[in-house]
Amino acid sequence: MADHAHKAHGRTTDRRQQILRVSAELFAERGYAATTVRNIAERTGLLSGSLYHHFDSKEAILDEILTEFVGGLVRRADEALAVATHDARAALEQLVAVNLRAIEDHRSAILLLQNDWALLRTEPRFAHLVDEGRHIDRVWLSVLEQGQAQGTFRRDMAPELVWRFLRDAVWMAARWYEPGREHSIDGIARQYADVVFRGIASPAGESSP
Amino acid sequence: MADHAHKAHGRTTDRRQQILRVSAELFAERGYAATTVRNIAERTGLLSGSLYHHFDSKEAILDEILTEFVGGLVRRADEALAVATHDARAALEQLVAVNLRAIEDHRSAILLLQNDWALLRTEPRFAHLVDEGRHIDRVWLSVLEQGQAQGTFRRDMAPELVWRFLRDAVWMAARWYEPGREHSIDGIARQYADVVFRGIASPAGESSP
DNA sequence: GTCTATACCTAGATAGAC
DNA sequence: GTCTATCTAGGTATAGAC
Repeated sequence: MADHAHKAHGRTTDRRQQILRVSAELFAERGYAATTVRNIAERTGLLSGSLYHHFDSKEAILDEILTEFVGGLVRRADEALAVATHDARAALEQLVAVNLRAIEDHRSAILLLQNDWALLRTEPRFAHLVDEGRHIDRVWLSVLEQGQAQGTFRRDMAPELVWRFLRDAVWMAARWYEPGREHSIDGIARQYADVVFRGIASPAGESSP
Repeated sequence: MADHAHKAHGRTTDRRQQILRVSAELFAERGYAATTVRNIAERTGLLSGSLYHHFDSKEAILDEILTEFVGGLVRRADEALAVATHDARAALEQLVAVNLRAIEDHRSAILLLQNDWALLRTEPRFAHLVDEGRHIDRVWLSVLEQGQAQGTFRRDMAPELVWRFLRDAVWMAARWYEPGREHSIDGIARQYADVVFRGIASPAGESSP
């Protein structure tokens, strides 16, 4: 492991990480196409040519940012899915929490993904993102369907619509959420879950098929 | 009215409209920055130079698309607001419906607005969009608050969160909705409203303060 | 690992013939 | 109203000195 110039003793890769962080911020702020390699270099404290010592191209930077982030999302979605077999409601709460917490840790990546999705979805290089996205979608759906099968969620709700409804609302929170603000991530998660659960939970009794 | 080359007898402005339509599509597909004036010209069936007979710049095209669309949104939001004084629930339904219907008629403009919002919000030329957006936000909030005051909506829900929740979910539907598909616009509207109403409606009795 | 210098290309935009 | 031709600025990326 460790492809080439990675961690010799302490941290040779500081610059790489710094470039990735700065790039993610800029891509999120202005969009990928509107961000120039000179912008990236400037905010990193370099000249544009120096970037190419660390990365092959501007696109390679984008690739590394997204691949790493989405990989983590998939892993945590699968963890939530495992919970669903015995407690669909807990699994759904976990999915919401996972996504909201990603806003704190990888806000730039989320915004970037949203803003430039139109481009990314068509580029062959980023086809894997589409696949991983679909995988996560199936996890949401599966959790909702298992909840119906278990009698936890109402049978007259359309899982594909409730899934999109929740996912979209959670995902969009990245656009307006700011750390030290009125509502905390957990506060938002609780309220969102609350609204939806009271909406899709079975009327009270009638458990099991 | 009619600034310069507008409607003489029949339709002198066909080309203008065509360019606006084509541009909106392309901007929505790839983003504003990644779309070139040559792309626009090609799909219109012109050469790039010819565009400048109809518009001053690429930015002017963008401006006209957005200004027109957002103006319409504001108007219809205000109409919904008028309903809220005597029926908050109906007003909320109307807000949802207005936004979902915009997906059918102006899908490109919505996607464009979402994808390039990061850019638009900072450009002085588009500052009015930020203002109009805030205006619409206040309408949503006002409807929810009036609903609480009327006893239609629960007092323990946070209007700012429910507002964002609903608005974001509705807004994002533009990303996946396709006309001749499984769910119609009205079907989506009904389901969304259903989930949220059962979530935020008062427990049954206890009307009025 | 970074800088200097620069190649090469494509972008938005213009001028004037038709 | 459209095309031909072209300008200029700025984009990504490279080569080689330091």
